[in-house]
Amino acid sequence: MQETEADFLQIYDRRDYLSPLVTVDAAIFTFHNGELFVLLTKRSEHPEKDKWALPGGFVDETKDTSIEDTVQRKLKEKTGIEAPYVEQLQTVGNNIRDTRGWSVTVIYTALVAFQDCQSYVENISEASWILYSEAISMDVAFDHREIMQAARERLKQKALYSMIPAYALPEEFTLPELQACLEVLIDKPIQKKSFRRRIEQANLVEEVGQRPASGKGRPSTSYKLKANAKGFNFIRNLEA
Amino acid sequence: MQETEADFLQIYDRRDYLSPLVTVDAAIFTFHNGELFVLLTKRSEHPEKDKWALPGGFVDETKDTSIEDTVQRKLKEKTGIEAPYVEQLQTVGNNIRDTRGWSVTVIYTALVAFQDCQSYVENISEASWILYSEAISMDVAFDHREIMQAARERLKQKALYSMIPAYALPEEFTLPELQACLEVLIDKPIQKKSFRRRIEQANLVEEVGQRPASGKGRPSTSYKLKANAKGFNFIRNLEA
DNA sequence: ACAATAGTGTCTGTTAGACAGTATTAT
DNA sequence: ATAATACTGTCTAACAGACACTATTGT
Repeated sequence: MQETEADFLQIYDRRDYLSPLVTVDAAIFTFHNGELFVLLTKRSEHPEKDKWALPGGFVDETKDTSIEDTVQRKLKEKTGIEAPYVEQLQTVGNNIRDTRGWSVTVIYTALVAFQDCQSYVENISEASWILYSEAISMDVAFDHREIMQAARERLKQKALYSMIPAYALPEEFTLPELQACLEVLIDKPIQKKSFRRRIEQANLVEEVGQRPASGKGRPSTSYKLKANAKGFNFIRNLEA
Repeated sequence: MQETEADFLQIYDRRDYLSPLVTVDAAIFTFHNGELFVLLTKRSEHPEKDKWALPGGFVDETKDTSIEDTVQRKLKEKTGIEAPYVEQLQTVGNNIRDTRGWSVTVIYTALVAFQDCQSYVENISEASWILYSEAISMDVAFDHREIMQAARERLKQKALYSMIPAYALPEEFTLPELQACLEVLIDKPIQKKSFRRRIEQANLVEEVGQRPASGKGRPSTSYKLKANAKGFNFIRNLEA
């Protein structure tokens, strides 16, 4: 007699098989004072205790129905907000990255506005914004340095042809702010005119009023992203 | 007294923790007779027994030191060759895609030359090239239809700005062949001239001799990819 | 000569880079 | 008025799309 799938599942028990450890990590970036920051947490448990690490953790089968749930849960824990831009970056799996054995980590990249989570991050002890340039020369846990670098590189590439820099800013932003953020992400100055032309021609932003002349010089106009900006890709890249 | 990492690892046993099932799947494509094919295998075991599925399987901790090892091992098993283009696509993890419970699959996309593995694939019973257009309307296992579609879409996008279509052809190919392959991947005819200009200006191919006038019309020149073609990205995309 | 396929010349349109110019604010 | 910052005009270069043209093969 033929075994049915129901029969099979009756007997099957995942506990009978050894599966790699599965974790989810997030490289969360923001832009503040003309610089790029990455969110790191201090590990309170072994392994790699007391080292800085990307926020992340195990899938909690009682709380999460998918790895997106896991990453959103971790993001909320560490930043207090829901990130407007979260993208799966890469998955790393091998038997050397974690001393506990075969380990698989699903890595996400996220961008958040500094202002949206500054107070939350300041008031929890486990996480801090670290200057990216400093973070990559620190002795971080596991393979997290390589992961930060891969995430950084992906953001740079996407910044060349999409509006993702806007997600590292508050919902309302000015074009000079957006340009500064873009320039930091791609690590290269760009022409004001080129920048504004692209955005204007593609119809990606919507005016929301003047900025109240907060400093020196002519005040700038505030914009927010239009709905079509999400997922929009320019057909031509900026120069790398 | 402080617990050291060595102490911790002494006590730690992965078997004490329940981790999701981890599998690796590959969406392997090729171009043949002007059409796009995907490699599918017939499942011989529960769950989803007897359905077509993407080739893949569990990480074998005795054979594999990384997930790249796992995917290369699977690729070799099913195609008999090492694929010239293998890229991690995406990781899907949730508690509904597999009836056995929480399951994570790391998905790769690969391109291979039909001629390089035709005889191998014909002679194993577990795998066959299926027309992509038919594959997506078949009742395939798990979430493999969505995965095939995601892989297809990624290839399309990359074909707009890279030389990946060449990896679905033998090492030596003609420009008309490459153009036909590109057109199938992006699902749109393109101008001969635009196509050839891009490749020539970027200096991506190298002549390897005339093709022996195998049919009607003027014979075409054979080329192979230069080393710099690997990873090369055009700064401007073809029209989507 | 003709059909078929390979490959080129050249025009146009779009868009990024460069850079000089104008506009609006605070002091 | 001046400094500082925001924003625009306009030229050029690069490159994809369009399409007509020439080249080389088999019959």
